[in-house]
Amino acid sequence: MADVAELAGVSGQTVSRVVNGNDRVTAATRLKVETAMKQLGYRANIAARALATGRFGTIGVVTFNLSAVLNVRIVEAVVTGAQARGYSVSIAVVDAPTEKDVRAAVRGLTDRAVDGVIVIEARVLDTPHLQLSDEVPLVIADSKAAHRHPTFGMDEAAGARAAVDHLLELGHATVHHVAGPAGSNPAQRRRAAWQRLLKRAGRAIPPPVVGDWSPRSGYDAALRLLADDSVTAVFAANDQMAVGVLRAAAELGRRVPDDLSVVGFDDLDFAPFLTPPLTTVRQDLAAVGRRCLEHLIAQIETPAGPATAAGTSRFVRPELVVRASTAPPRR
Amino acid sequence: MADVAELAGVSGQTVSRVVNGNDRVTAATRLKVETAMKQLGYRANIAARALATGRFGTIGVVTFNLSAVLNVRIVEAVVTGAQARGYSVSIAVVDAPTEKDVRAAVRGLTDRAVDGVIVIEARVLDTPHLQLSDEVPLVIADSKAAHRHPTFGMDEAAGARAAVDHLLELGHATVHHVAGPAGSNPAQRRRAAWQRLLKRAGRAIPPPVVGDWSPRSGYDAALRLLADDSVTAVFAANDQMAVGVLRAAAELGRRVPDDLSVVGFDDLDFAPFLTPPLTTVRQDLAAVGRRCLEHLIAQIETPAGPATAAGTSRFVRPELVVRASTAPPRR
DNA sequence: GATATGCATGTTTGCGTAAACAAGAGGAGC
DNA sequence: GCTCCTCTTGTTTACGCAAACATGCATATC
Repeated sequence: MADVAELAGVSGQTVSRVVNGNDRVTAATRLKVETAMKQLGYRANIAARALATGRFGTIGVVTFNLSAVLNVRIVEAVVTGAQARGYSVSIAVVDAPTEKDVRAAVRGLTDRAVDGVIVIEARVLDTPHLQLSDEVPLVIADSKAAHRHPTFGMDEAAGARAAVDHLLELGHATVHHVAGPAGSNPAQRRRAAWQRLLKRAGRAIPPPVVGDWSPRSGYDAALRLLADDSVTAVFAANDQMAVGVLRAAAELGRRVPDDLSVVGFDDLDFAPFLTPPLTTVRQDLAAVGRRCLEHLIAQIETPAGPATAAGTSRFVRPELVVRASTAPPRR
Repeated sequence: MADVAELAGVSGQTVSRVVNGNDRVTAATRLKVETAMKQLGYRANIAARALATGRFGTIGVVTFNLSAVLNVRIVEAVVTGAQARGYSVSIAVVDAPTEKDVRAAVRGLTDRAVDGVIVIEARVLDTPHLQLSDEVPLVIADSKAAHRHPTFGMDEAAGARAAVDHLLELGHATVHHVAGPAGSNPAQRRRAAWQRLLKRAGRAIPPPVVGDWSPRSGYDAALRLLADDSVTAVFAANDQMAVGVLRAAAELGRRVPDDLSVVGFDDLDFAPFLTPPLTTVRQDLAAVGRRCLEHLIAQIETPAGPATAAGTSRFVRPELVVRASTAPPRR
């Protein structure tokens, strides 16, 4: 910076002003400084700026298991949005979704250099008022709002309701469920909504089979489920497991949708091209990511800002997409 | 830091020594400092450290399209490995894979604070000796080595060869190809290898149909391809497109594998559970990510280090997984 | 024409840390 | 018993930038 200042014949402070948007600098001096910067290939040292300002221009994202499509979509939306707003994004992946690990990851991130943190799927059950960090604004992307931090997510119950209602309206006596893992909030909420709906409709509530989101677990679950001939409708907690269910049905000679109706959740890009095309619940996860980001940046840039973003709807409603894997029961 | 030093009755420099691993500090003073740190909740300011050392403890990753499963797997491996080595990871997503955009992203990252950069799939064709940055070590994850930076990737040709050989050995007269997008190196290399193999085997080389990796594009491509009754074998450049091919075959009444053999590429988790289970080429992308990271960190930590990692194999060999979507032709 | 006002620019200072150098204490070797 | 060396600890300084304050000049106001 000193070199630039000297070459341009101004003070370092003026260079700083030119670099940091338009304070009040004459067009002439601005030009001088800019040409000097270009000539010297000057690039600001972000560490020094951070040290001087106390801000980093970076937000952190904590997630489990990047390879879960669900999480990646949110991360992508956050990264894209953050770039557009001039922030960069640091990512931390946590192995186990325990409170300890998450907190450690958040600390790792704040130890590093972030102005705010987004935690995807806090997953820490039995922690009514989780306080992950008080050093830095923190937003949670999850479908459960029982945290002390602003939370945005999907309306899982609405999604599950759409799926179950659809199957009941088709005339199925009840709906079986292949649930997601016990530690996952979305899984718990989908399962709870499914159960609540059956109860309200006065239907039998068969024990759910628990999977781990993977196609294999869906396959295994369906193998068990379909041992019972009376099963006519299965609601899988995600599309991947639904793939496994379809496979198991094919192997057992149960035709979908004639003998068995299947509904997934997520509407992954392959869902329309399965055999048969999968009826599923579409989630706009990018919207969740964007909302988290907006809220976080608002908190960062106006620290006294909107404490909880009252007024903005916090849970995005998913939408049922009916394809060819569901039909009325044949008997 | 000053507070800690005062409380512990030592100098700031001694605190610094305790914080940064074991220089040479008496066990007694170390203990004093550590208790003082704990008591005051001291946490080092990373911006100040970066300013003083010129190092950031962060590596940057540039990628297109995080939602491509392929890329995510690499990113995940990089993030996990980086964490284990004490680095954090910043991610930049580039819209268009042009040289200009990539270079801008790399600059954006280095403008920020990274000690090194990994670019996933450089994709800049017609740039024989791409020089993305000379300010910072840079490693490319791609299947084409014509860059001026160290490159690690898959042996795409070997993968394609395994797929095509498998189909030819089954007795198919030739193999049709649903290719990936023109701008993608892996797509180009898979396509080139497919073509080369058919030529070497003296088979007809049907014009490939180009998709964009999505299931939909695979579906569209297969619809066109299967208009020709003589098509008995299709090699899709990835599993997603293979899903579309399977769907198109089902709609057109072509049974797989009896009437039509299909091979994919990637071995995504749902591949074994498609109808029929998909024969495909398994790629260990995590290994690619790990190698990139190792090489990058080596360059960062020993700047004069291994200029091109001579000796380590740079391209991971994929492996054919035969399932039920391939069989000898019936006629 | 003198004073007030506003705006562009310069000067000083501090952000929190680690590197380089300096100093002191203790022990080994002769 | 003296010198020399080694090991621990302290002191000084620089990293590159922006905030706060200071200056000086030009214009407006009466």
